[in-house]
Amino acid sequence: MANRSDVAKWAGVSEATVSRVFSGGAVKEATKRKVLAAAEKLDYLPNAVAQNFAKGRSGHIGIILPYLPKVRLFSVDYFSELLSGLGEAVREEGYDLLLLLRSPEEQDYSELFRARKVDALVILGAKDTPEQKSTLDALKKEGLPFCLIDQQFTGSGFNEIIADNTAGGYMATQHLIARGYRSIAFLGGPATYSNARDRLRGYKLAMEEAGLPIRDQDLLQGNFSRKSGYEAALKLIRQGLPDAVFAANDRMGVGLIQGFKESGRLAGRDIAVIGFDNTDASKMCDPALSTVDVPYFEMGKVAAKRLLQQIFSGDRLPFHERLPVQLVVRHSCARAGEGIILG
Amino acid sequence: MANRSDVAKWAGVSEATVSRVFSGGAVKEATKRKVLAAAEKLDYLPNAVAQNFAKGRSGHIGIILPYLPKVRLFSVDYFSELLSGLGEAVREEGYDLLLLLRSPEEQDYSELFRARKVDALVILGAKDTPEQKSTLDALKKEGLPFCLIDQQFTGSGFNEIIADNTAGGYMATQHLIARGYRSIAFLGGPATYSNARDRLRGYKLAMEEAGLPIRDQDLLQGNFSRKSGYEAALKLIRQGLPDAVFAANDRMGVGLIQGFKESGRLAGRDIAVIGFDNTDASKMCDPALSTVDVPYFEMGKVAAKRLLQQIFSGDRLPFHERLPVQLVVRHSCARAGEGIILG
DNA sequence: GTGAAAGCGCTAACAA
DNA sequence: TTGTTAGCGCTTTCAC
Repeated sequence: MANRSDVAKWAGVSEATVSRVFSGGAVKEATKRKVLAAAEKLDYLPNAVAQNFAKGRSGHIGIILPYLPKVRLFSVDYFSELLSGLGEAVREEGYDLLLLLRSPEEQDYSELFRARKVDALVILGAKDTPEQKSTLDALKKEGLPFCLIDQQFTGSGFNEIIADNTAGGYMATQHLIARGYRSIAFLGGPATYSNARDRLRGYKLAMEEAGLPIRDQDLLQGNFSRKSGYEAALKLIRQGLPDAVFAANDRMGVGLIQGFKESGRLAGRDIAVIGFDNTDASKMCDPALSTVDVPYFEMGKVAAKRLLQQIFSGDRLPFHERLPVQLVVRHSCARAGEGIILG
Repeated sequence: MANRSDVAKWAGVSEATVSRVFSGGAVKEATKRKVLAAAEKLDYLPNAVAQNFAKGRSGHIGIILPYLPKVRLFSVDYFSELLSGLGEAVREEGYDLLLLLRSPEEQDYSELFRARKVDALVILGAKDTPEQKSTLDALKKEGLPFCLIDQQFTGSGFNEIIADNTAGGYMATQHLIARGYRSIAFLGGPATYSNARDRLRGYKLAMEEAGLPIRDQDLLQGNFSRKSGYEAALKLIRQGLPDAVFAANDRMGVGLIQGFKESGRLAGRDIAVIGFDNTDASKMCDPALSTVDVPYFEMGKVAAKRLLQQIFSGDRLPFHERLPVQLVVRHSCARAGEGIILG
């Protein structure tokens, strides 16, 4: 494998010109062709490490991912679509994605910038806790660009790309109301996740708008796990079934369906259930779970684009984008004998 | 943020000594303490890009991931566990993971090495096709270290970390046989994946060993998708149900269960079903799907360790490790009224 | 155990 | 448009 000076010699130009060709500098068309031909022949590609080093950057967008134990927060679509979205956006700008697995104790993200491992950070699975908040506040104070995905720290001024969880919660609940259900329970997720809070808010909005009461027993607390959904089902059975339950995520929705079924109650017949996320599981369970689809691909793409913009421009104007979600109707929220529209 | 010469001045040593402290060179304990104190005070960390540049390496292990459309090949556990395993192993050696999303057309992996973006490659989701094979052959010929995960190219001499799919197929089938089933169908995956082929082989081994016949109609061809499982169920119903079906992955297993159910046949009562992978979906569906658990975390860890070893030592002795899998018994393969052991 | 200095392969600024 | 050259912040080698 040749180096740049070989190429320069071969093409009969200076090394600087070779560089210009590969980094989009101003070069005569003929020169460019000569250089590219030489590079092709000699099997030359610029050394990305040297390029980044000379440019004083890393060329990486870091992705903070919670390290094991099992990242039950995410669905496979979440991963593959979000990463694909991020990947597409960064590639267009010659950046790469650096995967950074971090346990909750390892929160010194600023270290990643100081060591020049990353030029910006996309943080997944962040919790709204005081520790997390102060970590991020420190990053922000230092002017280090980072972005949260589907997690809001209200009033923080952090960069955030979120799904319109409130609208999703509203749509889901409204759909149940439109089907004629009146007593509708809500199974929430941990309040440390803003999406859990927003989905609850959407639920409340729809209920209020419809003039439907929310009794204390209608508000159930889960932790986004299937198990907590299962247990919520048992609790609901003990206290008397509502017409419907809206679970703040699919995992709990599936748990609900399983819990109900074990006691002979069938979702989609005896009780309506709707989830959130449109994960694989929502199609796999029986009956198929109605849910709300979240545009992860798009969210990743936007997040990366905006971060790169901050890197290039040097500005740190906080961005905060909210992307629309979509209701997906399946059998779990049908009533007995009712014709339904499948999404 | 300070640089190395600041630290050197502050600690009263040469810059070379500062470097030695941070890269584990020979330094007196007292000197080391002085330097670390200075670095701490001045908030200094070595520039990783410069380090890698000077060392003539990238410091990255690349992970090739199939780019959208939806990576239905993988489960969420596959991702999170495999990546965690890889991440753990590389961190111990100061390496990082570079995520590389590539569509099937973008197969010029050697470019990644020439541009010094990676020092080694872990390739996920590779298919055993002539094109893929020749791409990888070229890499191997150039002495570029890469490793395949759960995919074998027989006789290629590629580095491969695989699950013992044959044993898994054997165990699953044997379990069905032990329960007294005699007519056992197999729903296979694409033959371009060696794990699909090996799972079939395990099935055949167990059937032969038990002296059970494999009729033509017992061998069904799927494509690892839920839909293909669903369609296989319909086909089986048309041609007359066997006692049991072993699906080469969970996704198809779930599809089978759904297909059977829609025609009033209940898995775990009217027919036994078993899958492979121990994905989330296997717990979510109804009845819960028996399956075979694959040690992805461990596979990732081993793959990374072995690759790093090749990088450091410079040797290219091919490695080829096969990790054990485990049967997970759930309701889908029980017979009516039969007590089962849950895994 | 420590210091001095060359060099890694680029970019960027300046000169031509 | 092109060539020249001084860095970028490390590692490495060679003295001491």
